[in-house]
Order: sequence, then C-alpha cells, then structure tokens
Amino acid sequence: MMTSNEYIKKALQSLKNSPLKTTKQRVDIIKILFSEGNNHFTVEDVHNKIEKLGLNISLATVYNCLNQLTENGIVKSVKTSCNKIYFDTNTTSHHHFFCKNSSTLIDIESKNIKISKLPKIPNGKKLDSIEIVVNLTE
Amino acid sequence: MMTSNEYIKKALQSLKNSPLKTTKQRVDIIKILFSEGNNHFTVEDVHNKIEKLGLNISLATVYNCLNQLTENGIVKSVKTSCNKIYFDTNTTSHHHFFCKNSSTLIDIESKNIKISKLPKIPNGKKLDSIEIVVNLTE
DNA sequence: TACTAAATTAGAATAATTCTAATTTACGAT
DNA sequence: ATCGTAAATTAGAATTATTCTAATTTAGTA
Ligand SMILES: [Mn+2]
Ligand SMILES: [Mn+2]
Ligand SMILES: [Zn+2]
Ligand SMILES: [Zn+2]
Repeated sequence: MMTSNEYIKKALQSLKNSPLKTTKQRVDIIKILFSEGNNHFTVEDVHNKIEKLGLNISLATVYNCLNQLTENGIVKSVKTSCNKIYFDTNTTSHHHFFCKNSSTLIDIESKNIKISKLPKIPNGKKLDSIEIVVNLTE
Repeated sequence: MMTSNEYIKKALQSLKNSPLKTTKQRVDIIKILFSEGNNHFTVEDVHNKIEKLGLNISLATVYNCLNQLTENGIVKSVKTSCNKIYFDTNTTSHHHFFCKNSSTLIDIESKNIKISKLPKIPNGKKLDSIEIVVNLTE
C-alpha cells in the first residue's frame, strides 16, 4: 500500500517523464488528485478544492491540465451514466461501481470481475477495451 | 424475426397502452425509430430523418418524445463514451459494442456475454444494473 | 361540440466543455 | 544569469447537448 506522498511523487515523476512542462498549476493539481491515493474527480471537484486551498487556477487550465494528464497516461477518464467526465488516478485496467444516488465511483479491480464469454468482434474492427459499470442504488 | 411493420405496430400498441396520448408527432417518431427493427439513435439522428421526410417536428418535441418513450419503456437510453445519449429500440436487458471511430452501437445479446465473477456489492447499496460496453476501433 | 389536461412549440436558459487570442512562463541555448 | 521561443495559462466567448418557459394547439372524453 503506497502512502499518499508516494502517489504524489510517482505522478510528479510521470509528469517529468512526459513531454509536458512542470508548471506550478500542474503540480498543484497533481497534489490534489493524488493526495488521497486512488480517487475519482470531476473537473468541478478539482476546481472546488483549488478554491478551498486559495490557489488561483482558472477553470480553463483545470480542463487543459486534466485532459493532458489523461493524454499522457497520468490519469484516466471515465464516462458514467451521469453527464460529467470523471478523472481517475487509477490508470490500470479496471472497472467500476457507480452509485446513481451519490454519483460516486468505486473501483473494481480487474481480478474481482470475470467475463467468461464474449461474442466475436464484428468484421473489420478490433477490440479496444471493455468497460463494465455496475450501477448501484442506495 | 419480426418485420419492420411488426416492430412499428408493436411500439404503437405500447404507446396506446401507456398513459401518453397518441399524437401525430409521436407516431411519426415511432415509425422512424422502429422502421429498421432494432436500432440506436441520437436525438440528432431522429431530427435529421424528420427533416429529410419533410415532417415538421420541433427539436424540443423530439427530446420530449424520446424521454417520455424511455420513461414508458418503449425505448431505452444508452450512455456511451461519446457525449450524446443514444435511444435504443431494444428494451430487453443487453449490452453493446461501441465503435469509437464511427460512433455506432451494436447490440450484444445477454446470452452472448457472461460474467462469472462479481465483487460483493458495497454495504448499504443494492445492485441496479450492469452495463458492459465493448469498445472497438476500426 | 365543448372542455380540459396534455402536448407542442420557439426560443431562452443551463451545464459541461472547448475555443480564442492575448499574456505569461518554463526551460534549453547562449 | 539572460534570452528566445514554444508551451502554458488565462478570461471570457463560443459551442454542444439538453432542459426549461410560457404561450398555443390538440387529443380524447363527456
Ligand atoms: Mn463528484
Ligand atoms: Mn448517430
Ligand atoms: Zn477507477
Ligand atoms: Zn442496444
């Protein structure tokens, strides 16, 4: 089990290894994202934390930053049956519980879910990924 | 295998059995939706067909109608990794291929996919539904 | 035929996200 | 250390999908 500081350090190292420049805004956002280990955030969530911390980062930068962290494999984006994009600090292949009442995502590790039968992929296409969402209610 | 006319008749009958009034607009939209048997439509798709047919149905009505058909179990809504809602004439429990290049949905019948292992549902919540999307590329 | 709740409509409003174009910054080269 | 430049940030406008509003029309019933 990694500590939150280890998560942050690892993500900051990935940022350094990426073609992205290490800006104050990106470092602050990474610290927010990874400070609780694996987690799921909307842009709104991140922007709220930024305001609470008294940091001044514009909404456009939050969008830019999260999209570029996604493009560079530092976070992952998850679409749910609600209309916002979630950003996921867990970049491994995994699945989710989604609670419709509280709009929260909970990780399901790949090893804890198993698909034992799949239809054949339509001609001319190839498999990209499988996303399983287990919707919950309270 | 049902003919498209049979699909349309069945859906119009469901409309009659629902608390919704049978209006010209709803009948036209149902004919568009079910004219090719099982299919998936965005609001834009339906509105384009309406314009092509020279029908005059406002966009607000297309939204109202599709939402009410969904609420009354005549169609089903599907969220994908693209940002539009898809409406599905197949109201049975089933899953989907989603081609990211062409933004098209293809049904996967429940019997052709099998989950043999699921983690336990978090305390205090109950299972609502499982949605599997098999993302494809071309 | 008349009544009334429901449906339709055009356009305004909203929500999430992306774009624009001006300013600022990171960082490699001097 | 300073400079030059491509990249990043920013505020605000624009866009996209969808919902809301409130006036008008219609379906189905009495
Ligand atoms: Mn949230
Ligand atoms: Mn479409
Ligand atoms: Zn996750
Ligand atoms: Zn379907």
